[in-house]
Amino acid sequence: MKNEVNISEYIQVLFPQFEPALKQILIENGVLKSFEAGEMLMQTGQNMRSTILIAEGLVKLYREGDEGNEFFMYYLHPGNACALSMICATKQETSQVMAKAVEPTKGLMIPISLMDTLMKEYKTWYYFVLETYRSRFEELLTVVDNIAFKSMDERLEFYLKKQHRDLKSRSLTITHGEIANDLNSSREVISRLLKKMEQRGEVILHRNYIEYLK
Amino acid sequence: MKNEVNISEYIQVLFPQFEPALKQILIENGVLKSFEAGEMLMQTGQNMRSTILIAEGLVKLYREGDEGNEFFMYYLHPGNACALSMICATKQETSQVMAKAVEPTKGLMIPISLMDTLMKEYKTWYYFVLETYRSRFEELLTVVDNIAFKSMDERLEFYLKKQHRDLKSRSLTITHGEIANDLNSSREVISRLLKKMEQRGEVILHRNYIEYLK
DNA sequence: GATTTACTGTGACTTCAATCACACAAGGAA
DNA sequence: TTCCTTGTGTGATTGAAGTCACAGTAAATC
Repeated sequence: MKNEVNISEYIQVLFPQFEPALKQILIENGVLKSFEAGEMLMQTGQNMRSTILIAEGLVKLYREGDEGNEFFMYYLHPGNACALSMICATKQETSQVMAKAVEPTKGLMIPISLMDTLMKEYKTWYYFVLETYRSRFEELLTVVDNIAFKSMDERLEFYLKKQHRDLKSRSLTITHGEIANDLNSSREVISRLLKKMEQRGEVILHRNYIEYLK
Repeated sequence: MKNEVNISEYIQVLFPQFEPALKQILIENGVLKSFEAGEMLMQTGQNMRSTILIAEGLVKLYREGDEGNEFFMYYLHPGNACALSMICATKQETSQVMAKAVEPTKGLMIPISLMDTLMKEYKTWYYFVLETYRSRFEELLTVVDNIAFKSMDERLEFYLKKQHRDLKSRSLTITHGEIANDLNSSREVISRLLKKMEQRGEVILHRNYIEYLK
């Protein structure tokens, strides 16, 4: 029963606002699944049968382009749910988005068959779902904002700030090439812009990592 | 009581799937509000006190940039709800989005105080809300896709196709300048790209309107 | 009909970002 | 050590899109 104990602990810590009965249902029906760093939680075209609540780790969400290029959208932290897994689960449709664990991650898988009951019976659950949608929608609006209105250097600054905030570290372990990928740009462009930021004293560049100073 | 009769009719036609009791609540508590073409249903920074269901007309949703520039996201048709009005209403937060009537429009305003009950009591309502979020989220993902991965000529083609689909007409009453605004581009660029499309036989250009041939 | 306004067409130029082509440097593997 | 992979720095070139400048033209108003 080690598994159940774990689930119970996660739920106590991550969702203290849930009603006891709701917690109990999640504990009884949820399955804890581990993902290694780099492993996919969700792939383009995949059919979802569970909603995923992130219990531990960090998950990166990408939009995938036609030619296989990736575009970084946002991170999911412990306590977050994957809005798309809820949506796709509910409609049993496939998603055009990729979710990749960037750290060893544990996900609490909730069967979609429960969604109806949970929604109707537990107010805190329905608030949680709405809040999940709302925050992801806002985040996506920010993404639109950036690519629609901002130039590459502004987008890069925003990206680094976000990394710093979400990874909670000044030293960002990332290569120029990876940044270029996330922003759907090219390595040289990013290198040059980073050099300018370094000259302005905003970062210090190293091999394989960047010190963020702002 | 003319107003109530109207509301009742709209609800019968647009939301046949709703339970009778749910329809009744909406009829009793909803208020029908008219908007002229060009009028705002929702403005950046505005606090929402109602969810809006579109009963008649057509509404255009924009993201607003820092310097007041607009970026077109999607249309709302009769039977659609404004996902953001639901989200903002629920959280009583302000939105960074503009909704503008492009035709004379009627909106059924549902007080947010009802949301809790409706969500808990009526399954068809909660399905409707989820579906609203889902479809808007998908639409926003398409927007991201376009600006992240596509070039201007592809975006223009996509835009015209969307106009054609949503306005259900081959003859699009729009100027090059307005298109440029919606795509956050410039008039000259759009004119030139349209000219090329005309040379390829995909459109015929006129003053103030475009015949879409595909 | 004359004037004015709004829309369209196009050449010339600028700018930002992407791409090409290398040189070089750090660090692990042989 | 030497080799080799991977990451970084930088100049040169290209291309797409934005800007400037101005000409023409349809339609609306006087």
